[in-house]
Amino acid sequence: MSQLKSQENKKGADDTATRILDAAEVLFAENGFAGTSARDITSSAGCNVASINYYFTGKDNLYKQVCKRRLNALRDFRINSINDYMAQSPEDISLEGLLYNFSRAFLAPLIEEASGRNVMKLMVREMLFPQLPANMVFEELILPMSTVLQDAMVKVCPGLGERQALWSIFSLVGQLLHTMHIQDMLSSNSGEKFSNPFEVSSAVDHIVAFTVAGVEALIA
Amino acid sequence: MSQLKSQENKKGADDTATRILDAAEVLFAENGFAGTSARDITSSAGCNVASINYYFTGKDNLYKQVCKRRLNALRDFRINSINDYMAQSPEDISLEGLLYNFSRAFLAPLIEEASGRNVMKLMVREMLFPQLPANMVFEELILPMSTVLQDAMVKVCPGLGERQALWSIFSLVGQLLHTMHIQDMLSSNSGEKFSNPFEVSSAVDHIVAFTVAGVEALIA
DNA sequence: AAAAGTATAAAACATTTGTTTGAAAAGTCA
DNA sequence: TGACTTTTCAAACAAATGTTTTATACTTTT
Repeated sequence: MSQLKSQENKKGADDTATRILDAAEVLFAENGFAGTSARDITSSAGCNVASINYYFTGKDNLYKQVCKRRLNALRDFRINSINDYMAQSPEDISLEGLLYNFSRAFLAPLIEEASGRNVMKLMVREMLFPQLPANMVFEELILPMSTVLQDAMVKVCPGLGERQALWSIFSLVGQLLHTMHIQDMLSSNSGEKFSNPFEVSSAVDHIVAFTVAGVEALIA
Repeated sequence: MSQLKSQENKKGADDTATRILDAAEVLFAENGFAGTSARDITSSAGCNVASINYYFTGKDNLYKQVCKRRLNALRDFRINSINDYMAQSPEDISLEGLLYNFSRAFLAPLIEEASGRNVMKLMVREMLFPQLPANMVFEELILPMSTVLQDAMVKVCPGLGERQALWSIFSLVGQLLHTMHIQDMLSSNSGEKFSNPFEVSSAVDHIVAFTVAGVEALIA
């Protein structure tokens, strides 16, 4: 019994260190690094202020760990998703299918979990206004993900150059992120200023169709 | 002589209040609201800490004024740019011309001034992670701008529905912003991980061609 | 030139910040 | 049980925060 509890506490969800990570993720995503105090985090996590320096060496490292925890999982999920799609028999592969599959994987955190929005917010924040040295989000997420998708697109699209593929990826990801942000705004603004029906899946449909046409125009 | 200097000081560039606004704009864009201290601002502006509370009532209001100063100018410039284009004789108007014209206007701060990047960063920051109540950027920039462009697109593109036009605008703006961000990353990352040649004007060429194809696919 | 008004600055204000300390509590293992 | 480690917490720390005060310089007006 006590051994079981011990094992649970090592990795369990109510482990203090994990509770701090979870609380910090929400607050960092919402209010940024400088906008979140150590006491905000620990009071939200239900523990003492000193715990941040006990489990993590300080606020800076805590932020780093919060980012790292999600970065690898996000990257692997997206890359695996691309590779899985490309592993199909060739006649089942198409540009539209590839981009649709990738877009769903890209937005998966938003679609699946409720906490997914925090993860996305945190990543976008760290991408646009990096707090960490060495541009972790770029090196460990954007660059490897783009490279894999670039190769896949070139394979699927005969006649599409590498640079054209890369720019098309920027176009696609730009649309996905921006649509996400607009949706976020609309949901916080109660008034439906734009005729609202803004669902994730229909947005993906639009963006993929839009992008396929754009890519094909590059080849022609 | 003293009268001349007085007039200069009322609106001149080395007016203390203006110097504070300028310094605050750079620092807020770079480090965010919470990440910028009052002393950071005043030491950068070359004046005393108390000046923030003398000219503006406090840090909060200063931030508000920093945003307001650019918001209206940005919105008017973009909207006027659209209206100017649409005021041409009909045979000179095309979808490609409209989108190209808009894209150049959208990125104008980046293209023209060196300080333009700060303005863009500040706006993006306030759009994604608003500090101000009432979502100023959305209400006073995105919404009016989108509405005007939406009307223009529907006029230029027979058969394009209003909602399709709006989604196309999101696609276009998403690409413009994301390209800007990627470029910003590449310029800060010394290593040229992506084969670099990433110039604003060629990026706009790609994005406009890409978007025109996307829009035409919606109509067909 | 004297008076009135405006602008600047140094110092002090009370809070809040991240981090450290030292001791008490809980858990582990002989 | 009793020694040992790990975890938790209240309290204290110096440094930094936004803001206010008070006095001094500068400008304008009379």
